[in-house]
Amino acid sequence: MPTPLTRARIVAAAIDLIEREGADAISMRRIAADLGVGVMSLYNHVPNKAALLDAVAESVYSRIEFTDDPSAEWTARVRVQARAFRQIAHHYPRSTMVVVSRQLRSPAGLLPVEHALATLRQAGFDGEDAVRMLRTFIAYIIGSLLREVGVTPTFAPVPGQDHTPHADPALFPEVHGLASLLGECDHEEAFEYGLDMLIRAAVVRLQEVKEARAAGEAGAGGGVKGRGDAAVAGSGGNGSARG
Amino acid sequence: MPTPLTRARIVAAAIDLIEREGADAISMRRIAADLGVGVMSLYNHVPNKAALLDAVAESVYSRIEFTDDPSAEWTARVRVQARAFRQIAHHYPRSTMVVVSRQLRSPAGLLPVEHALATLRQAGFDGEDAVRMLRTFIAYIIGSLLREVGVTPTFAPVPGQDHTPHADPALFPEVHGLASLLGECDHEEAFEYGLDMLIRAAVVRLQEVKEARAAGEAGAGGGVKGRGDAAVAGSGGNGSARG
DNA sequence: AGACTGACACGTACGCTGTACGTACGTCAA
DNA sequence: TTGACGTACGTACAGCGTACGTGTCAGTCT
Repeated sequence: MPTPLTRARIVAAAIDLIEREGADAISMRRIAADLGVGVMSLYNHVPNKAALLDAVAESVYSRIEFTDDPSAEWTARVRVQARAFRQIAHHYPRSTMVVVSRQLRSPAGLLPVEHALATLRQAGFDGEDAVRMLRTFIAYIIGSLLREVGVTPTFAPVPGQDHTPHADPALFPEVHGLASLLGECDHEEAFEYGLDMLIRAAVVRLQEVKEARAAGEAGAGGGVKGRGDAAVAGSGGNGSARG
Repeated sequence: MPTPLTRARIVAAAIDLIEREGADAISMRRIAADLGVGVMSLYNHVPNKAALLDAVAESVYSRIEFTDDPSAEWTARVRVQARAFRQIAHHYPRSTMVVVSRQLRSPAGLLPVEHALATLRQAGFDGEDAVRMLRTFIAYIIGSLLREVGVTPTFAPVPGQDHTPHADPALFPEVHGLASLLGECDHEEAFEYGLDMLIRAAVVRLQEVKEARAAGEAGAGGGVKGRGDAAVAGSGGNGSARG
C-alpha cells in the first residue's frame, strides 16, 4: 500500500464519488472499492457512515473561499460573502444536498460566521441584529442552494427537460399567464435578486437603528420578542469593542 | 381485509411512520407491517420508494392552509401566506425534511404559487418581479424550515442539549462575544425577523417600480440587474409595519 | 532477545434494505 | 364456462451498514 488510508483520503474519495455518481450512489463498499481497500478498513478512521457524511459536509463547507476586502462598503462585503457561500453549489453541486441536509457543528463552520458577524458589526449593527440578520441571510442562501441543486442536480443544463408548468387557466390564471417565467430560472439572476432585496432591507434597518440611537438612549433592551419594528436602540453597555 | 389498500392509505401510513420514528426509519417493510399487509402489495399502488416519498412530500405540502383575506393589505397577506407555509414544520416536523429535500412538480404545489402570485400582482408588481420575489420568499422559507428541523428534528425542546458554540476568543472574537445569542434560537422570532426584512424590501421595491412607472414609460422593466445599493428611501413607506 | 501492546487492514457474517418475479385468488366480460 | 385482469402475497436476490474476530506489523518495555 503506497499511501496509507486516512480519514482525509476517505472523505476525498467520498466527495469524488458523490460528484461522479450522485449522493444516492454512495456506500461504504463503493468508497472502499474506489480506494482499493477492504470495507471494514474505513471504520478504523470513521466511526460510521453518518459521521463520514458529516465530514463530507464539513470538508465541502470549509472550502468556501472568502476574499474579504475590509476597505469595501459593508454592503459589498456582505454580497461577496453570500456569493462565496453559493459557490460551493457550483464546485460541488451534488455534494451540496449533503451539506444542506445535515447541520454541522464544528469549527469549520465558524469561520464564515465570524466573518459575517464582524462585517455586520462594523457596519453598525448591534449583536442581536447581527445574529438575526446573519440567520436571515443564511436561510435565504441555503434555500437558494436547495432549489438550484434540486432543479439541476448536476448543473448540466438538461436540454430536453421542460419545467414549464401547464396549468388550467381557469383555476390557475396567474400560473398560466406567467408559465414561461416560471418554467425557466436563471439561478444566478434569481439569487442576486433576492440578495439585493435582503441587502436593501439591511440598509434600511441600519439607518433605522442609527436614527434611534441618535434620538436618545431611552428605550433600551430592544425587545427581542417585541413587535415594535423601530426604536431598538440596543447597544448600550456592549463592551465588545470591535473596532 | 376491512379496508382495501390504497395509495392514500399508504401515504398516510408513511407520514405517520416518519413522524413517529423519523425519516431514516422509513422502509417499505415497516410501512407494510404498519398497514398489516405484505411488502409487495404496496407496489400495486406505488411504483417505488422514491415515488412514495414524492407522494409524501406532495401530501404534506397540500395540507398548507391558506386563510387569505383579499381585503387585507398585501403585505399582511404575504406575511400570512409565508407563515402558513412554515406551519407544516410544526404539524409535520420530521416530514418537513422529506418535503424540502425533493422538489415536487405537481398541481398540489401550484395552488400556493397561484395565491402568492395573485397577491403580488394585485399589489402592483409586474410578472417578472412577482415571480422573482416569490422565489426569494420561498428560498427564505425553505431555508428557515431546514434550520428549524435540523436543529430540533422533533420540535421537542431538548433540555440537556447546549448549542452554544465555544470558540477561541482570539480566533473568533465575534462568535465568542455573541455565543449566548448564537447558542439559542427562537425560531419563531428568527423567522419573523427575516420575513420582515423581505417584506420591507418588497415595499421599497414596489414604491420604486411605481415611481418608475409614473415617471414615464421609457425605461421599462426596471433595472433587474441594477446594482444600486443605497438610496432606498428608508423609513417611509412601510404602512403595514405590523401593529 | 523476547514479550507485550497497540494500530490497522481485512474477511466473514448478520440483519436489514428495495424490488423483480412468480403465484394465487378475487371479480367482471364475453 | 372461460378468459382476462387487478390485487395480495411469498420467495429470492443483490446490495447495504457494521459487529466481531483474526492476522500482520511497528514500537516499547523488561
